[in-house]
Amino acid sequence: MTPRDPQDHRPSDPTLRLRILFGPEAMMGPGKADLLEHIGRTGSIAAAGRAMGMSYKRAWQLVEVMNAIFKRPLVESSRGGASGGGAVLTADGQRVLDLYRALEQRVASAGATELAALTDLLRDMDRGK
Amino acid sequence: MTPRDPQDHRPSDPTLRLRILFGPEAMMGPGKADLLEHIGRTGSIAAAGRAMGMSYKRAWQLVEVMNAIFKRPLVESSRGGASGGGAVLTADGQRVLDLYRALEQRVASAGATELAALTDLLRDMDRGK
DNA sequence: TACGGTTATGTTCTTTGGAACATATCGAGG
DNA sequence: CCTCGATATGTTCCAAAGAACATAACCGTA
Repeated sequence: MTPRDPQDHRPSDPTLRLRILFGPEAMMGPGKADLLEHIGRTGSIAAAGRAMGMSYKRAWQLVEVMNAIFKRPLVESSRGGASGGGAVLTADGQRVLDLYRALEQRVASAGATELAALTDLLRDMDRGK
Repeated sequence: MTPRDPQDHRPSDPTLRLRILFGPEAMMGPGKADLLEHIGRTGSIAAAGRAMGMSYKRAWQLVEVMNAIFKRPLVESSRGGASGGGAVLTADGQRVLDLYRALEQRVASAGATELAALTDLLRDMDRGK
């Protein structure tokens, strides 16, 4: 089995990315989900942003939006202290993340046959670029 | 019949939009799918573009990309003639569209429970804006 | 009480996707 | 043979998104 770099994907592994549109301004996609996950892991918005190659400001803005569109905040943050501060997922935050991941799973398996059929129609483009 | 703009929708009906990533350059989402559908209906790239509020150039570029990433072209076009020319879906084009729509259906029903659960956590934002 | 790492927020610069505009070409029909 | 509506393609302009940069405030701890 060839060692797989999760970064590059060949035409043989098409992936489905999904975005949920709650309203004209409220939406949630892979970016916010990944951000939630990183915040949960690192305990910090700044660290999450760094891990994702995203500016702190942008990460913070996304958090702000998420906290705004849900009933209760998904991320709770604190300033100062020994570590300078930090951020954690709330119960709702963890639940939203879990639901999103579950959705991804469901969707991936539910759409497998159509996805395969589409891939069959695809041109093999292996040429280096 | 009011033309349904996939952009606007009530907060009560969250919609899933999905994008298939075949590779770093090759992808297919709602835009290309809708374009295929409009071309199939109108028999013209220009008309499809108009119907979608999109410039002809952009519509044509999308068609070019689709024709490039699939083995066989999805849209066949002809120039000149009484009507000035036109475009039609090929068998593959129709099939890709059908598969994409089927995928949307599958995904929507497969993800219904998670989607509902997420919506429950959402803030009701009916304040006019 | 000064330090350090983080949250919080404003301002400016850059990139980029698409719009807008501009031609050129095609070909059946009047 | 000229017109008309569509394809095909280049060029320029613009607005929106994000990056980059800049501060300020916070608060345990050394």
